[in-house]
Amino acid sequence: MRVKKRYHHGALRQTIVDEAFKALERDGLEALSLRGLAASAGVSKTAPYRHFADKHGLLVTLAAEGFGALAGLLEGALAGADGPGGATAGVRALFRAYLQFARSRPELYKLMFSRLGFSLHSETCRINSERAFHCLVRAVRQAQERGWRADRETGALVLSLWAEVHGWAGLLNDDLVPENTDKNPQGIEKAMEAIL
Amino acid sequence: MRVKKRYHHGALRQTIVDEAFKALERDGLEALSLRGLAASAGVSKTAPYRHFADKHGLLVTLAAEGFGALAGLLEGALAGADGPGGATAGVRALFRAYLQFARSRPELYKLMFSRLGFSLHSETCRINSERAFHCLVRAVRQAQERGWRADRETGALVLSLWAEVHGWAGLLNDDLVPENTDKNPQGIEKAMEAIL
DNA sequence: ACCTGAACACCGTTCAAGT
DNA sequence: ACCTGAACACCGTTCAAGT
Repeated sequence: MRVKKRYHHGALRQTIVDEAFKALERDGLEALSLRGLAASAGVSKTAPYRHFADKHGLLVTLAAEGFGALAGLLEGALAGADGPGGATAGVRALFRAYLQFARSRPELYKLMFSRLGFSLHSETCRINSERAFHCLVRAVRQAQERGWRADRETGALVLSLWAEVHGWAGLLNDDLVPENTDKNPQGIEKAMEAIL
Repeated sequence: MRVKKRYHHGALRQTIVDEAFKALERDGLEALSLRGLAASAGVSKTAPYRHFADKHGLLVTLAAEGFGALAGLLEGALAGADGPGGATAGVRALFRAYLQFARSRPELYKLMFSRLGFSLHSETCRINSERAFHCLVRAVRQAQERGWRADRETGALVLSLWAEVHGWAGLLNDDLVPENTDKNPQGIEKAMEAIL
């Protein structure tokens, strides 16, 4: 069916965001261009500027949605692991979900953490990333209540664990994990256990 | 003193590399451009192509030198920590040196680990990064010989620890560590100790 | 309110030509 | 062997103008 080409697109902002998420994983963060997205949407190169202040504005929008998706996954993982199953069950469920997100959307993950300082000025970006961060805090507290490293400061543990998963995400996404390593979820979990 | 402008620069390759390291930390990785470097060297925009296949080739050269510098620092740190001082003295000395490097040259560090998959095709890049990696292996083995997590697989420990420092480097360089955290070397070491 | 077109100041890269 | 200049195909961004 053919659609008559209108002067006004109608839902350009959403079209650009959707197209951006696709282009991100298809062509990589570095290749993402406002002009390219405009062309994909069938609109002039300058039309996006009606909806985003600049390219940076679009990236912040993508990062905010990314943190929202991550927070949702982490909250779900934590809710599904509130039974007994060991002191660190919650932390481990979080690790699994976090790494699964990072590996399934590597370019979005990279975007979220490249120059994040910049995007924390965005309300929704800050709120969503704090939601994700808070999951880890809850999981660590729970583990400590169950006797895991109960003598340690919670904040220090949270940061160390966050660095650990964030580091793993980076190593995996950049293909830095040696070839002979088991890169399946179980294998990575086992490697991480060495430190937990 | 004025230097007569010659047609041949004489040491263009080295000049470009030197200028690139300066421009990297001054203006950031994203702003680094071959044309800009050529202009800084007082040479035409296409002259660099006599010395580097393309921009990528220059980036690999920078990454290779970066890994060489990192490996040197780590080897020095390890050599200076071979006394007694606890089972994990070597590992901790490595962490300190690694984070100091990452924080003193954040943009170079980012370059080294962004798309590293690409640069591992370079011999010197691979060799130097393996030198650095090998320091960690030695430190972990030493710690295990002294009783630290002796029952764990060395490879798993090494990867987990690497992820940990690499993660901290990312969090620190992206200003993601909460404001109320002690970001001095001692404070970070204390936070990491929670997990060691 | 939303989009276009021309224009400006940048990029990386190729290639024939100059020294 | 090393460098230049013109040329091509891209960028982000501004701004006056069109619907």
